[in-house]
Amino acid sequence: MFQLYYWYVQSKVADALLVLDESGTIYYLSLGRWDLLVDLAKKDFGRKREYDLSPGKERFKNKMITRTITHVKQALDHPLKASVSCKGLKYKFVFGTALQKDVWTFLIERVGCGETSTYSEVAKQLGRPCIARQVGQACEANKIAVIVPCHRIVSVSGDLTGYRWGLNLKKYLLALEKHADQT
DNA sequence: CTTAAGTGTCTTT
DNA sequence: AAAGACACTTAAG
Repeated sequence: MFQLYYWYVQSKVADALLVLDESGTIYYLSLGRWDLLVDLAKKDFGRKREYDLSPGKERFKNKMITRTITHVKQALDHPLKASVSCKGLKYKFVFGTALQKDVWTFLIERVGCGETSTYSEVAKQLGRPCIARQVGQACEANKIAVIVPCHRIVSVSGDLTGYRWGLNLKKYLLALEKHADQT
């Protein structure tokens, strides 16, 4: 049984529920209302027998946990700095299929701040030109908001076809990052 | 602009 | 094992 803690992080962009372990590795980052997020996280992790999810307490805080929380808060306060502050940030995918994990890893490693890509382009880069739709599925299934930059993936026509945490937030994040890129 | 068809994966029965 | 859903894309009215 592996112990995980959840913390509530407030920021300008959105309020978030962050799940991490005692080494500061991120498992989950969801946006929205606190009460709803906790229920959702409990439900998600409840299906995983190997993890125990408990509320984060001040007395549990160590250096690595504090560091990750600070960086996540910074990333949410200033998404423009996300790609910088996320460097060296550890994360782990405990949900999702092999393909979905491949997509998420690709997004983190290859789609930087200020950039956008398309579902079909990501598919192509993964060597599977015909799985654009599955790339969309992977984005929808993503459990680590903002850190896995699903918001940077748009349709080939440039439309913002969907965002798990609200299209307005996607639009807002992209505008913020684009603006930041010019400085 | 709207439909329709092709597409591969994932979820639900 | 099968059906239906899907944050896709392209082509054709």
